[in-house]
Amino acid sequence: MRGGGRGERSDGGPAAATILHADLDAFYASVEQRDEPDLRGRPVIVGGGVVLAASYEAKAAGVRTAMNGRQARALCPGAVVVPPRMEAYSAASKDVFAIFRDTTPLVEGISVDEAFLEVSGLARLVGTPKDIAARLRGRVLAEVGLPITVGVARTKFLAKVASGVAKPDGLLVVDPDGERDFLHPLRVERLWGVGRVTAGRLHAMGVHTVADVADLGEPALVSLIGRAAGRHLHGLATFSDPRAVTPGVRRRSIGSQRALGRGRRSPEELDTILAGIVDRLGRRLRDGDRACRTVVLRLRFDDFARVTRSHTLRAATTQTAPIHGAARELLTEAMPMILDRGITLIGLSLANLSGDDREQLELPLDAREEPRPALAGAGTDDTPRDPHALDRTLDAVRARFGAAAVNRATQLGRDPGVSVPLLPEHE
DNA sequence: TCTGGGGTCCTAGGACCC
DNA sequence: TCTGGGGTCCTAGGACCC
Repeated sequence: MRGGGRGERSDGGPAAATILHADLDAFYASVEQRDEPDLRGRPVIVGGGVVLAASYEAKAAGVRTAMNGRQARALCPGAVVVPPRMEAYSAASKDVFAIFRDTTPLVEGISVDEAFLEVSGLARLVGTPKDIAARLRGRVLAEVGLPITVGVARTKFLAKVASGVAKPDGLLVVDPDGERDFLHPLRVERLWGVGRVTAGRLHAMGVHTVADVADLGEPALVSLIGRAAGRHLHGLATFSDPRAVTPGVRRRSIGSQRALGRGRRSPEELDTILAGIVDRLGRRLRDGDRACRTVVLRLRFDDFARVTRSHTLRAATTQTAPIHGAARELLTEAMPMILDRGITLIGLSLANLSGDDREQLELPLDAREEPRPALAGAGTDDTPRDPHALDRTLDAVRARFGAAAVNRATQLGRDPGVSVPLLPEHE
């Protein structure tokens, strides 16, 4: 374990850091090394045509995620290339998240291999945040067999940066007193939300470190990269990150796509591929007990330019047929463009999912996953109100009538019992 | 570096309503 | 009729993240 780092204070400090960012190291590749002892200590690449994950041994040779497979093998000829085993990864993810939730109920998953844990309430009971983080790392290694890095800090952003700095297989605590010394010398690329384009713009202004961002000031940042991003970035650089750890965030969209390579595709072929994608998405939609209203067709052309075309249905649906209908119509409209420019990717997203409002995200997991009746009893004079019924009711209303109806309904009166029983049966 | 698959959030303009 | 302000919704595109 690498404790240490400039931000740390061994005595835990007076105002203890409270948020953990836990991040599994080279997740897919680590699962492969765990399950196949011959792979341990050797460079491992998961994925064939493109690198989905690389072990740290492969990363040392310059292999990166999303790199094309041929190039990766050229950089690291000794690497073992294995096909992905998604079921194994999602099982491992489940095991790790169970340990997260056993540590604290306040777990916010970011992806299969990453989560925030709010542990401020635990300090007096179980020890310092550093103790909690160390125990978490120990449990994940002992019980699931995977290395995990944990960053600990007062805010989400600082915790995330801390884990990034501590990787791999590390633990780094940023004490509140040490935030400036820790953060300000780092390069702007470390800031969440700074990618290639934004980094380029910042560099052009002579902004290279986080300290430079803080010095530049919010108005200049806003004019450079836009209002939201500018404010956000300036906030991060000046240690203000009020975002709370929010358990149980629901997906706002689901999507599926297929890369097609360079060959020409006939309209009939595209139609078949699209039908397959629609079918898969429809299944996922129903498995997740969600309904969608907006269908988004994504296309990528021979020159890698991308466009999207979308259509919003009159009512939310869980059925494949209306989704397929909308998708085909979008594809037909785009066909001249496709024939003209050549297509290399086709994808579909389903957005405007029912029940994606943030307010209801704090529901406990079991309440969210309960099958929703079409009309949730929201309580009347003689039946007690189920605390979660309102959310389910609003889901049903939203699915049937759209978000606007919910807005109107909640404006009309806070008592859902008045309007809800008048709704027709959900189709 | 010639490029996979799954997501999130923001911006901006137009339509439409009051 | 020649003209305001505010709000929501839809569409398209872009940047970013893992």
